[in-house]
Amino acid sequence: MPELPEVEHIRRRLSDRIIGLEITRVLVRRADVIRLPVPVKARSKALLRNGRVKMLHRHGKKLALEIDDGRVVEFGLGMSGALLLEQVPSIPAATTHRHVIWSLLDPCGDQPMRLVWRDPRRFGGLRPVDSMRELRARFWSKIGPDALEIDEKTLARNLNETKRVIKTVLLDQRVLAGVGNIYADEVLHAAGLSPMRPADSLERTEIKAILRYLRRILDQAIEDGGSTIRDHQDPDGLPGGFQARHAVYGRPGGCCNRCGELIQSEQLGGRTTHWCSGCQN
DNA sequence: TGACACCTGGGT
DNA sequence: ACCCAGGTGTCA
Repeated sequence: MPELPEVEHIRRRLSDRIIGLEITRVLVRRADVIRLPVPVKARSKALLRNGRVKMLHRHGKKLALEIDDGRVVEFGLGMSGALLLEQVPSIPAATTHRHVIWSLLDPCGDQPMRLVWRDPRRFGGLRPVDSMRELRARFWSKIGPDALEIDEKTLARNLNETKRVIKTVLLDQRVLAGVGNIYADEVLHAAGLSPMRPADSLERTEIKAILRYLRRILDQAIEDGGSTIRDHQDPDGLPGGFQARHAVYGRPGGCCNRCGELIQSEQLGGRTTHWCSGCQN
């Protein structure tokens, strides 16, 4: 489900609401969503029980929750993962697939809350680690620079060293982290580049265009709370709004807002790809 | 580097 | 009944 803008929106929303709260209980209802082996005995500690929420981090599509003593849980949202924040008591909108539930309390002890990891398809997962340092060294260093931070030189180097088509390369998290199927298609349309172009054929000015629109589109999408095609919802259960601004994604057969040609849709490297044959070269 | 697998659910 | 979905890991 979520690409960089959805994850960043979730990070901001959660940061506003749970920093400083204490985690008093952790309930694991499906242990197999934990993606690092943790002995049952150590599980609730690894999942941050008795910690105070210090900070939320993001790299690409990964989200991490850090508590005061340094312990961290990383969340990979996969296709359908969601972090929901609920008052206690309340009647949850979604009652199924709630795999992990954290009980949160503010320092005054009033207003109890619940943070819920929900993931119907279970492509996502949780990774408990001892520190941000460990998370960065063992995991985040294996994927590329964050899409909002990558510089032109690095992007150019990463693109020019492969013959694969640009659409596929933008989805490769080792090249840059955070772009998925929606934003790859949107960025290529904005930049006027065909998704089938071999990455190593791109001129410097074309790479500059990719970078410019990458930043512009991701920023705009974050502002709009991300795109909700079907599942994406933020911690308050709210959908994003950026789907209303999609130029190509999800609009096959529609007409291009720039040149009026029909928008095409075809499988490319196993993913449905949307583009305009009139103005993307 | 691509095909397939992993899951559930919604739309046709 | 079948196809499709915002992701990613493994296999030949």
